[in-house]
Amino acid sequence: MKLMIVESPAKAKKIAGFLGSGWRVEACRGHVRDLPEADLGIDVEHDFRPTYAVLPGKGPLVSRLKKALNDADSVYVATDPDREGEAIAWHLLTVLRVPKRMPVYRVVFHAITQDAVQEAVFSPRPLDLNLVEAQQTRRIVDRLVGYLMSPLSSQALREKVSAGRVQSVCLRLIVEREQAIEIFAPESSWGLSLTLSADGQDFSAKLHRIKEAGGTTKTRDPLDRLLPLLQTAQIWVQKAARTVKPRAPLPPFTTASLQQAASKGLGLSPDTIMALAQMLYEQGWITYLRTDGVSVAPDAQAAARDYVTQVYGPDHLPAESPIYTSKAAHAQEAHEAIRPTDVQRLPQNIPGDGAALYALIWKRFIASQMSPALYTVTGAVIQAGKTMEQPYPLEFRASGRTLLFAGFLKVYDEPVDDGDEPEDTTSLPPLQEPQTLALVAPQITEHHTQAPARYTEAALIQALEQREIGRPSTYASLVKLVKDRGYVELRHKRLVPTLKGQQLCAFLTTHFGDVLAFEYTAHMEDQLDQIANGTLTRLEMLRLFWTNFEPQLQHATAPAVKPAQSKPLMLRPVEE
DNA sequence: CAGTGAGCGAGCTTCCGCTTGACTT
Repeated sequence: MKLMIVESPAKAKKIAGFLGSGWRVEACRGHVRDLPEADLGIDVEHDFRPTYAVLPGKGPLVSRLKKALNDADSVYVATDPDREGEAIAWHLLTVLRVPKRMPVYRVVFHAITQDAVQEAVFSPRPLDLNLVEAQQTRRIVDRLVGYLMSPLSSQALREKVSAGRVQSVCLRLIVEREQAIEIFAPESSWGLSLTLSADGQDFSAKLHRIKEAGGTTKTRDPLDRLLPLLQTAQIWVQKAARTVKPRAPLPPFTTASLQQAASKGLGLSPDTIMALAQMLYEQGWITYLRTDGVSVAPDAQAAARDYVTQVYGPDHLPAESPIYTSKAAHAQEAHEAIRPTDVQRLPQNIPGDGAALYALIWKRFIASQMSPALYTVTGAVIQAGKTMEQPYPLEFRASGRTLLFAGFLKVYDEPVDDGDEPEDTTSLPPLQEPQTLALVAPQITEHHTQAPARYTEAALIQALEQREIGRPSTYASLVKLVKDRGYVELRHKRLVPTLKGQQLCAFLTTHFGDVLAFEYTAHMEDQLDQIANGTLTRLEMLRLFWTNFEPQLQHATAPAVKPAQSKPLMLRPVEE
């Protein structure tokens, strides 16, 4: 009997079906071994040596795997094809104490299909120990940062708080957005728009330029003086243009983009979205739900093309399937995008709470394989003057956009919420140079600059993903953590920092500026990549990290803080 | 002799990332 170990039980079940008799497929359910929770678990004095222990509650699972191993004559470790997956494989093999005589194969699948599984089994590779080193380094840095900064912060704030590479930067995003809102001073300006008429159809044109300057003014005076002039002026089309602009569909969902769309479209919280998606995944209806990848398996693309051809016709298909790739520099892309496993399973055939979420996933996937939408974009430059030979130094512009060909929009358009800008979908009458226009009415309009908006939970997740902070498996729990610990709270579905959160953030940015920098994770990932490809060692990176971090730790270890000082910015160590 | 300070040890927390149930409100 051959034993295969994968991470997820739902995957194990499916793969068991592909492999048939002679195989046993077991799931390890993520990590089985980690640093101990109770203490640091890292010997800083001795090359940062980590101590690992089987995770609490995972003992029975490990015993079960050991038993399965006893009955097996070879073992295939098929954990996910990324850094964490490689480490899980290494920990598994260490914990299970595989007998010397037994052949061990590391295999990876990028899709869960009969072919992909068969192929993987026939092309095993050895364990990538550099990748394991990179993961261990990541783990050790996170532990040192978290377990050393947290008590210091608690001391400074005289309250139990926590800090870490990811959660503290997440908090900083929210705190700094709030500060930007607080210091925001709205500026008002005045603009002028004209309602004009051509061939009996009204449209609107905006003042775009006055002489060499822009089209808006600080006060309304100068515009008021223009009005009588315009009432008697000639107004004509100086230039008219019409072009066709395509709009491509978005790639299928990742965890973060699913959060954003389901939050806007269905009003669900990150927790609920993940719970529903987990259910859909376990039922075998969607692909894996925790992913930063946007790629699509070729057979899924083919199935989508068949469906689109049948239902919408071949004109709704691009000549070739689009190839989506992640923009993130350090995307792991161990899993493909979130999509339906079978496009023929229509949303209306899904029962229960997950139906709406499935519909969203299904539509976005189908749309992602369809033709771009086409818009007719019209634009005109309009001038006014006493006569056409004597134009005023004013330039008006009008623009319009109408849908020419729906393409993917027949299936799906991005959900919007109240915070979003409304789309410009006005249409212009057909205009020709130098057609004269009738003035229906001029309007003076007042504009105010808008303060930045507070993050919604989904927008925060999107911001974290953009900065490559945190991972798809942690986004939802991260947002929950900063709420549960009382660093931020939800007000009208927007995240607002509490006083505690602001004080904590101020302390951390003062003393641990490096770790709190938004780019910190990206820098760390660069170095981890070097470890993974063998150009840097774990010890080298940890020493680099420590020579930088340890002095900050010393410096932040403030002597007793005077109780009278309440502002966090006052919590400074005494200068030497 | 009473009060203070240094030094030491015990107890309690804390991180990120991978994966799901088995528990209580």
